[in-house]
Amino acid sequence: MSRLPRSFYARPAAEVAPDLLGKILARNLNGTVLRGRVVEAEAYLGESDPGSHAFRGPTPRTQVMFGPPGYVYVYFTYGAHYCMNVVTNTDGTAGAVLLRALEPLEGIDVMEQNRGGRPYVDLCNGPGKLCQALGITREENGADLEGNAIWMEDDGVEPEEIATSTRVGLSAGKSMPLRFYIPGSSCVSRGKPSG
DNA sequence: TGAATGATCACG
DNA sequence: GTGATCATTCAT
Repeated sequence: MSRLPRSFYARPAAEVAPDLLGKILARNLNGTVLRGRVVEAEAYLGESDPGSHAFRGPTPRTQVMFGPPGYVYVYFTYGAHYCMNVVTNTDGTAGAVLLRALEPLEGIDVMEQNRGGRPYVDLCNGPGKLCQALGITREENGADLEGNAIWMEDDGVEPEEIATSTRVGLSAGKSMPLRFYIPGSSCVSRGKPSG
């Protein structure tokens, strides 16, 4: 079980996103370690990508996307939900990968509590859901993935298959084939590509 | 199928 | 300051 090095993230988001499938997101929540395997992720590019928050250049909210790789970008949306990204590319170049779904592995009882007792497959099968299950809020924005609150591990397990589709939830014309998921997993989100 | 719900950003 | 928009979720 090895932790992903910062160099893993220092690549274009479109390369990092599929490589994150099968990896493990770990979260230390009040001393309890929660773990889940990434089964769905989307790449968001820099100022050339109209679907990315970085499209219009850096703002107070998005500045972490323009910083060095291996940090967490969390934003709040729809008045109710948090979404978690991993910052990619080198310092000064924007890029991030949105974690959209996990297969819960460890600390499942805590995730169930955080999610109001919902069934296993509904714990982490959406970007807002996995943040709620893992207790991720704007407090974690800017957190270092080389630190002790949130990090990523590689246990050597490779996905059997990787599928690609357009991204979910973007207005027409902004979607691109930058969503990657493991089609065999029951925990992939039910969001539909709007391509 | 649509309501909820508030932060964010571009504009003036 | 104002208004449009939103990388969603859940109940109807």
